[in-house]
Amino acid sequence: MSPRKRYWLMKSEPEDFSIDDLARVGTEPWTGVRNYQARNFMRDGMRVDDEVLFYHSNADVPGIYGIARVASTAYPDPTQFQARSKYFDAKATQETPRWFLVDVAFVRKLDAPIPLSRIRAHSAELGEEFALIRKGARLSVLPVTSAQWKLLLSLENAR
DNA sequence: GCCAACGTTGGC
DNA sequence: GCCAACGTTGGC
Repeated sequence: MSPRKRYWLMKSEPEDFSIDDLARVGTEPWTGVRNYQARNFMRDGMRVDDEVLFYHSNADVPGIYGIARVASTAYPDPTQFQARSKYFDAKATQETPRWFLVDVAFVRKLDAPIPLSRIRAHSAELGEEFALIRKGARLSVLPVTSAQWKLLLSLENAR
């Protein structure tokens, strides 16, 4: 019996890697996460075929722009070993990698993005602990419950 | 560009 | 182990 699918939200800056970039390449290794909590969600929580809300931070309109899918189990982020990468980590070794990632596959782009402002308007239903809207939360990979997932996607075509 | 909030680092 | 300093995130 296969375990129930889980839901996530993953942030990216459109200047860095956008939903259109993901649509173009199809599948992308989610490099560059350097936060332990976010790493743990990818390494310990994610399973192939989990669904992902693709969020643009530092965008003209921050919000959810598309849907993606977890396309691999976790493996070491290769950029931690690359001395010339901005994600290089001198304390990571091949034997004991510090940073892990998953591959993320494009599913679809939303008809219209769901702006953060509209998401905030539903904070009561989403719950105050929802890490996306919790004050000061900066997690770039975070879990979404199935109820939150349903609610968020119901906002896709809201006015 | 500003800055609040938070995580990490490193001296002690 | 404490905590000040620093760097980063990310909305506005």
